[in-house]
Amino acid sequence: MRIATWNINGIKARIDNLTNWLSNEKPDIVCLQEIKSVDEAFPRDKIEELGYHVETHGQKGFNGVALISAKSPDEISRGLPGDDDDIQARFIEGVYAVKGGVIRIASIYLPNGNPVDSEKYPYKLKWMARLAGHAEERLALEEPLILAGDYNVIPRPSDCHDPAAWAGDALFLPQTRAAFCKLLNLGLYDAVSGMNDTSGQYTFWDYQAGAWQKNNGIRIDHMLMSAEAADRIDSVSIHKNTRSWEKPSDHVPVVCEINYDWA
DNA sequence: ATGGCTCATACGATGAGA
Repeated sequence: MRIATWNINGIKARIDNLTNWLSNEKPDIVCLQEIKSVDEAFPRDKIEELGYHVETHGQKGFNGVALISAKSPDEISRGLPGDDDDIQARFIEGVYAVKGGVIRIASIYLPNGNPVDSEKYPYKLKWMARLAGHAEERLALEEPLILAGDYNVIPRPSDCHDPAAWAGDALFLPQTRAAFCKLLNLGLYDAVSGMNDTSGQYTFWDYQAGAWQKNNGIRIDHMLMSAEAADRIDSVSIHKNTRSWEKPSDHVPVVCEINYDWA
């Protein structure tokens, strides 16, 4: 089974890129972030034409996540538990029947958190604590679990081109990295860096200032997995070439080959 | 370079992103 995550940066602006990529790569399940669309306006027809099932959790203007799958999920839940007042659409979770059981997959768009002296940074840290609480609950199920998405966290200095430039940024502050470590310490496996030498490997390049041409990138799109899922990984790769396409997203897909088959 | 570009909203700036 091929499972992917991609911050698409606007589904309406990126639908042709996405359908081309789906046709070429034929992933089984794709976690999308930043669809920037309400559910009703999501161009689901063009994805369904390729034989996929679509589940969205959108909002007006920004944020928004989705799950695309070759087969329908058994269950879908929208929104990260833990704060009924949080209306930002940043989390959707699906359960899919596979041979021998189920696989549970969440598409995650973790808050950016900048500027750090605003209310946005405490919101980020609180969201990360809520995610840890939810992950702990799900890990207790002892299922294959994949939490994939745009974490807006640079885990280590080698995950960015210019660490000094990120020193005071919400993506790289010690507290942010500590909160990410806390997630891992629950027993989640960091599949991208675990399966690859990720030093200098990035998943995001800014549109500005020739960042792509200079390879001035950061690695902030991650796949965290329970042991049940991690035990079956064959490979994980970063689809860097999509960043050179016409009208690219500023993020590229991360793809995992995992030894599960549809039920 | 003091965020240099892009998206969505809505039809001209502005907020948001990282």
